[in-house]
Amino acid sequence: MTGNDSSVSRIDLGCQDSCNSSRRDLAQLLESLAAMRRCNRGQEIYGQEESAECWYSVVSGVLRRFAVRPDGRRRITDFLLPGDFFGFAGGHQHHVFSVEALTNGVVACYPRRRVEMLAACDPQVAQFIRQKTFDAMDRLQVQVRILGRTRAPEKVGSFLLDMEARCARGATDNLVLPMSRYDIADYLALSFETVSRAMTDLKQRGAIALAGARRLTIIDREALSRA
Amino acid sequence: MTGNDSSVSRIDLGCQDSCNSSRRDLAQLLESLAAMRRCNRGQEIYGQEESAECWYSVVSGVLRRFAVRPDGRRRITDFLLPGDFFGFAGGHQHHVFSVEALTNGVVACYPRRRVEMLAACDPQVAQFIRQKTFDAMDRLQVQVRILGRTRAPEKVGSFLLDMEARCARGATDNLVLPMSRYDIADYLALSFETVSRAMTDLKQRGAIALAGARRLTIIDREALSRA
DNA sequence: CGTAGTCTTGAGTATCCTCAACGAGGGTGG
DNA sequence: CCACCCTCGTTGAGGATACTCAAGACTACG
Repeated sequence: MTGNDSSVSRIDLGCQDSCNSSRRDLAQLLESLAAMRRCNRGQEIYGQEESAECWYSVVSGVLRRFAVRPDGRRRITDFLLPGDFFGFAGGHQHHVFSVEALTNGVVACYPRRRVEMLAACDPQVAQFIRQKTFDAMDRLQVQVRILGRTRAPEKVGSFLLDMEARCARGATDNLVLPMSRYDIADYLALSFETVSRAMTDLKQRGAIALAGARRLTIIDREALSRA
Repeated sequence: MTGNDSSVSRIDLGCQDSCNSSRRDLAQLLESLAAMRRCNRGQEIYGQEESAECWYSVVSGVLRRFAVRPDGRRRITDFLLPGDFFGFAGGHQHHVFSVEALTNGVVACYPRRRVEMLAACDPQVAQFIRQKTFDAMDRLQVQVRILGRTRAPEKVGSFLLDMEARCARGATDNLVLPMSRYDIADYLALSFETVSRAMTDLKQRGAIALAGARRLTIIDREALSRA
């Protein structure tokens, strides 16, 4: 399951642009605890029911967090982008979800016990962890908000707006989706055909422009949120 | 908006049965910071866009957390039961949701800054806050899992299972829903008629027994989760 | 150039939403 | 005490939406 990992040190912690100096210090402090792990497309970071020994953050690449239901359907509960922390396992001893890489990338692994000990000594670390937990909560609330939409174009539209906000790197409105229609469907609780149809629907209404299946430009934000 | 509140002190903190001695100490420590607030059915605890000065916990009663969308539809994002903490507002200065009382009850209000200062000094308090945050995350993940179901009886069924797990007090399988069909509908992103139909559907299939609209007995857990 | 994975589109069916009527239960006031 | 009103809940009919099954196009890659 662990595959061909390789521990790499001295890699930046993935809080690139939004770092002030004190957070950079924190990053270095945490980095000293982290084991860097390279992961390839399709590779599993951890599996359902595995024991929760580490917290993680995405250094580069994109991951998906999901559970496989008894009926075999896969439910994606989060897409993880660079800077995102994950692997918090509330009261549970084991993970409830699996995490896999959508693209090649690097993940930082922080031994949970040592981070908690560090947090017990250093309030700034504790505050940092708390903030990252809140960020993870925000992502869940966004998903609840999106899943709460009733019609498919609404769901896809607000999903695209969220991905644009989270991916926002380049100056243009150009957005490259790192995941397939299947992944989006499993995230939105729709069939992949419906996702595809909603996408062309939004295109025909002039809300987005598609350049290939994955590359798109958001034209009318209002229309996307109203969709 | 604040209505006829009344500060009451020396009220138990709402972590009744699951308390070991160290947690009871923590509860007393936090209680010294808390302002107790009595709230009546329908009363607002805090509103959307209000500044986030406090964290809260439910001492008694049941609350709903929700947002009202631009189109006027109400989306419920959480039902809050005794022992639940809420009011965490990630990076935001203001609340994203409103919270209202479904029944008469008492809520504990903790000044956010003072709790954070306390957490900075006392690792146990920090751990306690962290745990309560994880609990809130768990509730969100449960909602994501439920909203991820495709058919209405599935949604209602898993919702009932979750409510049973969270309400579990009495020895019997008897469950009294504190919320209306409208509330359940706004939580599950269904119309209230569909919720009603799903309920009778589950009854006719022998998964539950209804004694009035709100009082029900869960007969077949398997059927509810498969529904 | 073939193959596998991804994506689009069509047709028919199942599910849910909307509109509507009606019933049950709990207050209130005459 | 009873009529009345209001909220909540159930049920039905018709239309809108999404799912399933199916065929075919596009892309990446060996």
